[in-house]
Amino acid sequence: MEHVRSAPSILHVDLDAFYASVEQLHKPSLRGKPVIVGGVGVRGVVSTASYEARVFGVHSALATGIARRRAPNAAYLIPRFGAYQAYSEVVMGLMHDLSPLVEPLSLDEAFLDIAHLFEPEDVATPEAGSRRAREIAGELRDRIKAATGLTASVGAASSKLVAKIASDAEKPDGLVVVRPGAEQEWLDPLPVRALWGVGPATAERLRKIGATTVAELRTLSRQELVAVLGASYGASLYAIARGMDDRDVSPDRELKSVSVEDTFAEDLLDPATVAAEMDRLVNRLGSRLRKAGRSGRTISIKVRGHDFTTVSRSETAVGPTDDPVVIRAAAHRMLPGAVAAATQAVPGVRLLGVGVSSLAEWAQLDLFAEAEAEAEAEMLDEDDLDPRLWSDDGEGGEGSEEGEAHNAGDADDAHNAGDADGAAVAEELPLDPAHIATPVHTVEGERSPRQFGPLPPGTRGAVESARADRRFLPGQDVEHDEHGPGWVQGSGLGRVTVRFESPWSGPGRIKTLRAEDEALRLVDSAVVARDALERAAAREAPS
DNA sequence: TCTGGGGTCCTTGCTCTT
DNA sequence: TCTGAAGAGCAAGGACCC
Repeated sequence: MEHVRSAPSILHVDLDAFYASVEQLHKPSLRGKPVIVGGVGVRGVVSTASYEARVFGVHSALATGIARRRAPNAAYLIPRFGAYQAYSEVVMGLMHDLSPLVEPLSLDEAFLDIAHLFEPEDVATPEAGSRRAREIAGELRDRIKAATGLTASVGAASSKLVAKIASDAEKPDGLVVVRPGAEQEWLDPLPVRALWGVGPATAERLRKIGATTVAELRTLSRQELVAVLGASYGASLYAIARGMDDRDVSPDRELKSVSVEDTFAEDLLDPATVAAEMDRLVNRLGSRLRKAGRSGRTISIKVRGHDFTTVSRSETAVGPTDDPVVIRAAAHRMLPGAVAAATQAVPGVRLLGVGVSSLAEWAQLDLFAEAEAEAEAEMLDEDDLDPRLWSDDGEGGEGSEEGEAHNAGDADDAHNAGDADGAAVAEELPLDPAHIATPVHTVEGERSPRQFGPLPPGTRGAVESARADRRFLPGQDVEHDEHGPGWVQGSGLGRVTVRFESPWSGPGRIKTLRAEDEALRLVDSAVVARDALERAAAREAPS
């Protein structure tokens, strides 16, 4: 057994059911109840399920449709990234108080190097080291709980690999310290799936050669693993199975690529709509790149067909760009071929994506390429409405019945137009055609600046289209002049059901209001979260 | 009513350059 | 001048993570 450190001085901190836990904190009536955060649309998937919901067999990445069948009485909420970001910043801040070496993996997870907090006597024996690690980790957990109300599971070990697995071992609210020297003994009984990087495909291949546990994996030679998994992965799995991992905690990991994608509530069949959606994505990507101050040389697009056939195409330019005109021209050069390949068997585009990689920190001014791209973009403006361009064999188009969802003439509204209906805890609302949903204020700041971590599951499109349609989505924060703060429990035509309660109140009452009620407005979830966190800090301060 | 969105890393096959 | 080997760079796809 090899291990570089003599003390368990790497912590892996993981907030339990993070999104769902923040929702339960903010919505007192949901505490202790099954809560599912994710895409609420027809093609949504679960992002996070509270532990109460997991009892029903609901877990992340499960299709929301299946989740609704398994847990019909759970609350289904869209993610409020502004709020999660605010909580994440507080937790990351507490970790930085402890160590300058914090490596965030996502909003709710980070590695922490605490070696500098060990005195010589703490590393004299494995037992003393373990005691000290437990002490530090315990204190951090207490601080997180006091500052945010959230529970964190922490693993402490002599390597990142083992610390990560340890934090998962006693979730939720767990603290597992793996004594230096005992790593192998601790890893051996675990299923291979517990190892970082072993997913369903690898687990199946390993099963076929007789390894379902780490101990069994360790009986395989490096050559056998290389033969089955390839040189790089085979060798690294050979090392991982032996707990060999000397990676440092690295606080500044560089961003390698930026991309955006959307899955549509209904497949796109009309080439003009596909082109328009691609333009919309390119604009989104451009603004993300500019905000991040990055540009990239390689432009990639992704097309997923109705049958899930996924095709990607990429082009690498001489210099980096963040210019939507340049990106758009490249995307449109690749799009017809990619669409043809993805829809060969079954027509219909289910998902479109565009991204850049080979990032640089600035955009090289390439006037020549830009002029060329602009000229091409102009041509596309005229051409991309012609369905004949969309068939590789020139037979023309995949049909054009599609587009009912695209009636508004604004591509932004076109996707995920499906079911935005509410949390299952809401009462059934009578449909009243006289009360068509109308304008409420736009919500700002729902989208976090994402340097890392998961993104809104099948929801971004739904949120955007809801904003444009002035509809309410379950989970959104609202404020009413008369009734005060609350959140959307569900909505029907022209009506919205709100539960009036706040993170600092007791469980509140439900009221059904008219959607056009002037006194009702959406509130930025980040503001609500910061308010809740400040109140928690104020409560802590005197003691 | 099955399967989101943003990432990273790896493998394979191909082309180009030296 | 031709040819082959090796390596770099690119393109496409797959697996995995949260």
